[in-house]
Amino acid sequence: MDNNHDAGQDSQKILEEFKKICESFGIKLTYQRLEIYRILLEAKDHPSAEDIFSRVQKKVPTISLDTVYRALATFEKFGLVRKFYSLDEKARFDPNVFPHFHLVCIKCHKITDFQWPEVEKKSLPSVAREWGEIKERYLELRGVCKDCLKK
Amino acid sequence: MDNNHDAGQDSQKILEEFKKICESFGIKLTYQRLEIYRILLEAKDHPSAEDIFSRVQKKVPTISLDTVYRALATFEKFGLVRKFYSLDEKARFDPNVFPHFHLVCIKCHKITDFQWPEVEKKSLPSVAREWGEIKERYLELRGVCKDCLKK
DNA sequence: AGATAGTTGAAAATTATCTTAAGTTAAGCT
DNA sequence: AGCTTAACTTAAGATAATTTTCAACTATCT
Repeated sequence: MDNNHDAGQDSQKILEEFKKICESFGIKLTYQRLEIYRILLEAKDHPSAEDIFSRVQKKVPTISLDTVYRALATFEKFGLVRKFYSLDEKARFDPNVFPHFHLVCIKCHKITDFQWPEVEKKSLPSVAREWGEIKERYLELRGVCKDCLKK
Repeated sequence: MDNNHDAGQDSQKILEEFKKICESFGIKLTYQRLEIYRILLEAKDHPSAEDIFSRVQKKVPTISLDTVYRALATFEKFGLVRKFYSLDEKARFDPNVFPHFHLVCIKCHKITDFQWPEVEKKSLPSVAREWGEIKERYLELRGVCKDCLKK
């Protein structure tokens, strides 16, 4: 009961938030985009387009994979999501657009967010400053996660 | 003249080195592998499989792209090269297997090696230590390189 | 030199992603 | 509330990166 109620509240909040965002950017608010965005916000595992597609399909059975790709591209264009590549050729999508880094398991490919303020803020080495204008620090710590260590 | 002579010496060295490596790992030494490896050692730009293919083709016109893919996979398996993904779904290959980081231009996608010992050696944050066993630090500084800034 | 296991090249299969074309819908206007 | 229009969605097919299959070949060991 409580869960349902909370879920309802969350959905409402998400919908409102999303509407605002779409309005402010002039993105047309469609059912499929809303559901894709909702799935993304819920996802904590940095899903691929295919992952997102199969999750959204449960809610919107007629949706096509192309729509997912297009919606994600649109979201990325407006800074609503971050697209990145890690250990394989599949793009991953991250609804967390604030600076943060990733812990990547080389066994199960699970990706977890983490912060490392010292690296985030450390002043750049001179080679980097001379190379050009740095806009972003992309850091992955790769290894074997606890779950996979147990096996 | 001098250049030719030096190139000859280099090739000789590379060949000897590569032979040793192949022997020690039990990799069969073929002409195509040798040329692929040579191109890789010469390359400073983190080429894709396709890039490597078109360079090797000049020397070995009958080589196929599949062979390049297979050779690179073999090299990677034995730790002779590093495979990684950056801004797009194309794998890049790096003959430098020692710890180092990358400067990545978001305009021209050029990738340059650099060192940042302070980050390389800094002790991991506790979240990371609790997450599992970290094996590698993968860092990219992304921005616009000097050449692209001029345009 | 001959056997054998690993390697190559060609072609086709797979996987990820994008494009095109035609019908559909959200958003603004009335 | 209905009309218009540009943007959106779907389906199908196109493209790009990578992998697999299989028959022919070759490096290495004997």
